[in-house]
Amino acid sequence: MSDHVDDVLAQWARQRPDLDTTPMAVLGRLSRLTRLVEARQQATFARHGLDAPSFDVLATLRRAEPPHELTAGQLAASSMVTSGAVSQRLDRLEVRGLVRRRRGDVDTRTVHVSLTTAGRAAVDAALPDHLGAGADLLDPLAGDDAEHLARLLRTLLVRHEER
Amino acid sequence: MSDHVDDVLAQWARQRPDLDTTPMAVLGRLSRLTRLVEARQQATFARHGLDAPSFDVLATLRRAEPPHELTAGQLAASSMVTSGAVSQRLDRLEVRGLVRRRRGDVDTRTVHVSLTTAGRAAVDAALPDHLGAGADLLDPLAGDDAEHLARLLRTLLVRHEER
DNA sequence: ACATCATATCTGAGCGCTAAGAGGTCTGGT
DNA sequence: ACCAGACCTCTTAGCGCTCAGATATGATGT
Repeated sequence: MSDHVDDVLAQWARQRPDLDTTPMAVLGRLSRLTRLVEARQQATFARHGLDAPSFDVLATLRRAEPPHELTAGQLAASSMVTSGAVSQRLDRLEVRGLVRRRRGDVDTRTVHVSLTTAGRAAVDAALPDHLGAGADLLDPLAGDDAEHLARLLRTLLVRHEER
Repeated sequence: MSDHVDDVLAQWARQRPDLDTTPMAVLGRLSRLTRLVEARQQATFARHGLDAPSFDVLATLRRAEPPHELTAGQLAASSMVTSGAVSQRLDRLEVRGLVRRRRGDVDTRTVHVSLTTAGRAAVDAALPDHLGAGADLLDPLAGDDAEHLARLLRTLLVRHEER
């Protein structure tokens, strides 16, 4: 069995044998696998009336200490999207009654975002399904290969998260 | 040193100790790492007047057998985007004179896309930079860890690309 | 006090994508 | 020859994102 990236590497070897395309063996698979994974996760979220950006915000709040409240800026830092994107995500969640925005009292520039009862219920309902789907996705990895994979990815992430 | 996912897992352990969040150790890192990698690649492409979707199309054509020609459908299948997205990518590339569209003669539904001289030059100019940046990204991996990582990702990809 | 600079969030234009469907063409069965 | 269904590409509305800038507030130095 071969995957798409095997084919790509074989094509490059034919057309540009002078190039060292080995980075693609990792990075090409990283990119494709992420797309496939995110498509599956989207399907899981949809079963609970959510989408990935919404779940991202709700889950970030859920795992914060009670009362499950963070500022918009903290949400942006955690989510790898811009503050503008967070504003728009919060607009959508607020309209649906899943989060609540509250203007900061000590620093009135900040906005404190917290889960409503409905928001907490939504994320708690989706979580087990999400984790179950994740376990299924990793099912092909035998033994301690999943841990091993996590460790290798972690090595790269640690490096690239230090700016 | 810890990465962002370490923090996330620790938070879940505090707020929902009943859940097994180990899938996130892999999938969370996969997602974050891909975003970081794609941001770097985007910067590389920009130095050559390209963006990721354009490079994707041009590189797919470049690694095809001479005369570096594929149908729009083949490009869509290779790229993990819809046929509509490919149509739009081709519009942009055609306007810039980097690809050429030709209506199929035996099957007039198909559109054959080929690299122009300028298109081939553009992708060949960007390629070494792209591969160099990729090698830098994987630099933290010592010994045969990169190969090992590629093998693990491949295991997952083979499974999920079936059907 | 005040000016200056930094910080926190929001706004809106523009971009590339998806989803759904339109238009045109091919294929196989009758 | 014809028709129904499959196929290929394009079109367009709507979505979430980024980028740039607007608005407002806080912090710092004099």
